[in-house]
Amino acid sequence: MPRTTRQRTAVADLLDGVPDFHSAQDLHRMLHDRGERVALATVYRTLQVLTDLGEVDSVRGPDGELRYRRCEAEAHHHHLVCRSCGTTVELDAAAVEAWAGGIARAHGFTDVEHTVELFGLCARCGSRSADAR
Amino acid sequence: MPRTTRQRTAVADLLDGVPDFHSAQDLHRMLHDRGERVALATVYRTLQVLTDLGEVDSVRGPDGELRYRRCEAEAHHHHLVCRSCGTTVELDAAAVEAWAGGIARAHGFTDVEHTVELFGLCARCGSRSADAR
DNA sequence: TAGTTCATGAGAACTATTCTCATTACGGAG
DNA sequence: CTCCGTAATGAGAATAGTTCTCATGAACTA
Ligand SMILES: [Mn+2]
Ligand SMILES: [Mn+2]
Ligand SMILES: [Zn+2]
Ligand SMILES: [Zn+2]
Repeated sequence: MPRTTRQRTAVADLLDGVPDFHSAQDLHRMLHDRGERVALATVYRTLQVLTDLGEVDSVRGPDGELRYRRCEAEAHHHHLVCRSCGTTVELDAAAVEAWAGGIARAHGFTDVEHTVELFGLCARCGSRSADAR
Repeated sequence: MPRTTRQRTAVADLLDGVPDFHSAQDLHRMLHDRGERVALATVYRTLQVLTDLGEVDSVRGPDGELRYRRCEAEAHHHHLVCRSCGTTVELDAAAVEAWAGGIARAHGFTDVEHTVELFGLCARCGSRSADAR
């Protein structure tokens, strides 16, 4: 159903080459810097399509804006993100899945979804800020 | 340092009487319906003050807007929220805390924060939607 | 290759939130 | 109790992310 266009290819290719989460506006800027002319609205639309297809993950940053990333894992997973440099680790959270399911059941809830995201300073950024002191 | 004003009292009292998460705009509307004249900007400012004081919790909904609630628990905790009626359960997530700490350490991350929120259908809403079928 | 339909671009529109700044009113000092 | 300094408020403008509108362009299909 989705049609293959120059713009969609450009967005998909960009995401393939970028390891961290980025906002739609960031990605639009990166495309522009690469000389790719894609309208901002098209970037938004494409990200939505890719998200619906499950090809990209989206996470809301603390400021509330959505950030997108092409993840390795196909299946459901969570993230550990460096809030300084953006380095991202994909997490398999079996322990948390079990906990969430049990808690929901215990309270009579059904059809449960969850959000679990970890933010911190990666080893490199952590040591750098320690140096700065 | 924070000054006690009619407006702040109104917002705080409202939160005391409302059990679920609500957006700033919702709360503003509720105040208006109660005959309390408080400017929207003041509702926002007051919620920020109360949040900073740790007297209210804020969580970002799926649509990205912040929702506020006065919680029972003083300490750090998470929530299980009915996405139909808003009923909220406060969760003590010791198991998840341990998991998050261990994962972060294992990846060399420091200064880690996390978001963990569960959304589903409460017992009542779940059975109602089953009936509808 | 021609026609149908989906996708795009440009900018307007929307929404949540924050900011500006003139005015009001806590709350401590006297 | 009254006066003052200063924090808080109100009204609307300003911001910022995201979505929508609609005329135009480009994929696919027969
Ligand atoms: Mn999970
Ligand atoms: Mn926790
Ligand atoms: Zn880092
Ligand atoms: Zn419910």
